[in-house]
Amino acid sequence: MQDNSLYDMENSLLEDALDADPQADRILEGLNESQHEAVSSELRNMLIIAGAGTGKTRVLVSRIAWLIKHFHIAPRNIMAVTFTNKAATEMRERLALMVGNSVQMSLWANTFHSICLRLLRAYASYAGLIPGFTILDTDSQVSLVKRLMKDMNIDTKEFKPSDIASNISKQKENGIRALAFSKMISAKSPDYVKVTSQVYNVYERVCNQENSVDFSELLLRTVELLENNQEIRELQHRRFKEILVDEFQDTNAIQYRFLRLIAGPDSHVLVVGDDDQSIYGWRGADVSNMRKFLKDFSNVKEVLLALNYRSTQKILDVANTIIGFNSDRLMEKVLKGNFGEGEKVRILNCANNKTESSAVSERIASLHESGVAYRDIAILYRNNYLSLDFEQTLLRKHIPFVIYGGQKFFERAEILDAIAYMRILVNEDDDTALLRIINTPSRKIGPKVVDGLRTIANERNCSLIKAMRLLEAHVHSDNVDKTLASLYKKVAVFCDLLKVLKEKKESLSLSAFADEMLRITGLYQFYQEKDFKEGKDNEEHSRYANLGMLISNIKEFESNSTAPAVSDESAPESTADSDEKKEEDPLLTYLSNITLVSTGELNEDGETASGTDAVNLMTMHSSKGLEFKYVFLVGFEKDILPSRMCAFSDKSLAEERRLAYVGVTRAKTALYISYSQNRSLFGKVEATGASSFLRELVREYKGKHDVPLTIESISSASYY
DNA sequence: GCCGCCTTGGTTTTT
DNA sequence: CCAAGGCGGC
Repeated sequence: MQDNSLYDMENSLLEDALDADPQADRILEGLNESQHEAVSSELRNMLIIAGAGTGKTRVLVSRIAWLIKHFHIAPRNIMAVTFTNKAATEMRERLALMVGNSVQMSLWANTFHSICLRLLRAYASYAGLIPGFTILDTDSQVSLVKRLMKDMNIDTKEFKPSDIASNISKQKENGIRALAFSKMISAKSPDYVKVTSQVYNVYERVCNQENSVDFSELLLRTVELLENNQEIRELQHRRFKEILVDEFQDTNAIQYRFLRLIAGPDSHVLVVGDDDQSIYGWRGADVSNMRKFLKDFSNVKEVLLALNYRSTQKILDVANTIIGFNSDRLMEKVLKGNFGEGEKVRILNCANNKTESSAVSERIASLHESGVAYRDIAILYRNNYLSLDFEQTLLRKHIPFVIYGGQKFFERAEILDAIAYMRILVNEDDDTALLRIINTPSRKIGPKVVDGLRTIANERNCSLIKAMRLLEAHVHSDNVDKTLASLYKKVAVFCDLLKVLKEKKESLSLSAFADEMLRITGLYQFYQEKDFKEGKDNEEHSRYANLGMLISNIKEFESNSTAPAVSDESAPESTADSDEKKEEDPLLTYLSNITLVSTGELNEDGETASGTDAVNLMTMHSSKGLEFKYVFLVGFEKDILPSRMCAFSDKSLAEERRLAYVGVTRAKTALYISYSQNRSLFGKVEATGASSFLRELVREYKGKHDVPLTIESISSASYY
């Protein structure tokens, strides 16, 4: 603060000259001292360490508003990066409230992945991609890996394709290409590493051939594009002057590398994060990026937000104690509350999982009787399967509830089938999509026919669609080969179908085309019959109904994108500097959108469900960023909370503890922590008991005054 | 090529 | 206990 008075002076002169927006100062109203310091700081690199519930998003949004209103930074010179779409949407919404709707047109507030996608679409050919490349979702990635492994005669039982696929992704997330990875392999490497390397080599080549990129490829490609192309890199440096990153503790190696590359010598980067809430280490998130940031970026100002606006002090005391057992924290934060002492945290020691779910439901019922809305209550657990007992008990007591998580709409088989048809229309080389639906619904194109086709494609080094075309041409020539003719006869139905689909795509609107597509491919009928056979035809989420919801979703997308300025159109400096893509194919835009913006559950209108008054059930992972007045942390048990799987290393134990901390800090008014002495799991009853985190917590308060918690025992006789 | 039985395995989740 | 995928029989 002191040593930057010069900057301050410069800035205030600038401000005077430009007639500072009188509204600018209102942005700072109601901020506490450290929030104020962060928001109104001079232009520079910043690391904001924001404890749970300390107004992180508010600071981020206010800072952006301050950049625009006070420093007169053009929205197009700002990039705000989030980890999830949910966070990106929230940020845009809150920003719109503060600085108006028009800003988000030119301001990039998006996930790492969609930002990289935009850059790759704008500079596709520079990145070695053909415009119109498709994105492989996880499902497609695994099926591609599986196909390659079978081709390579690798036992897919010994080495699970999903493991190999995620190993490949892990390498990409560390910026390691197939060639580099193979050089790291030695004879001593474990078999699965060797297999990963072998498959990675082929996988990389085939992805290029099929003109498709998986999720981690989006990042890696962009990083390579920026590294190898000075002109494009400097173009971005000129554009992105102020870069802000949310949930920085969740960034992985390749995302960090991207940040370093996208920030120019006179750009500023502001990152917000909480090392104590880093719970995604198992999928590559690297908390040490926070430390690296201080080292790699110049003159970083650190701001600590520790004043909590969410919970009572007793809840915060428990949270502070739990996280206090972690060593190696970036900074020891002690959360300080704003809302008084509150009730003691109640620990429920239950005889078994049935008494636990009964006790919790009972308390929810009495809370509701005393006037608490169901939507203000949450049940949080470590593992998804723990929700089962609570679902049953709540159902029996007629307490409404919603479960978050579970199968995602865009991961359902019927939706993926529909998407695969769309993908091959956008990208003919996408064999992975083609192989998914060439015989779905059944067209009597079995493995033998497919193999025949693949042989031709391999010989000619071309896609399967191309191979079919060659076959067709051959059949119409002289000297027709008999086996080829019979092969063509088998696939002709599909060839013709593709032709019809192509015509329809050109002549119809996107949603009309999609509806027509589902009809003529037979997917509607196929899934309607399947639903009927399995007696699911009247279910709310029957597969047939889901296909209908897909159409609603496309219609919604259509009506959003007919608005004048489509957000995706604005590639950086695209009009001046990029020769790619004039008008984007709406189908391609839609596909990119749903693969990257995979919405959770959709209701009949194709929008995410909310608004009903119901108790919230979810994992502690998915509760991050949320808050509830009443929180029940259930199954707080040995072998569940420090998960049995990762209790081996200190590192993962610390992460499990952070997960407990995240759970505790969701509660505003009251917190209950429950555990069972016995739990029936996968059919058999096991003796469990309190989590070690609970033991160390209770031990800490032994013999002390002002203990913020109480323990109640609930015997099996209490409920039945 | 399809249906059904049987084996097998079952943290966390986003893009 | 339950869901999904593989394989064998028709």
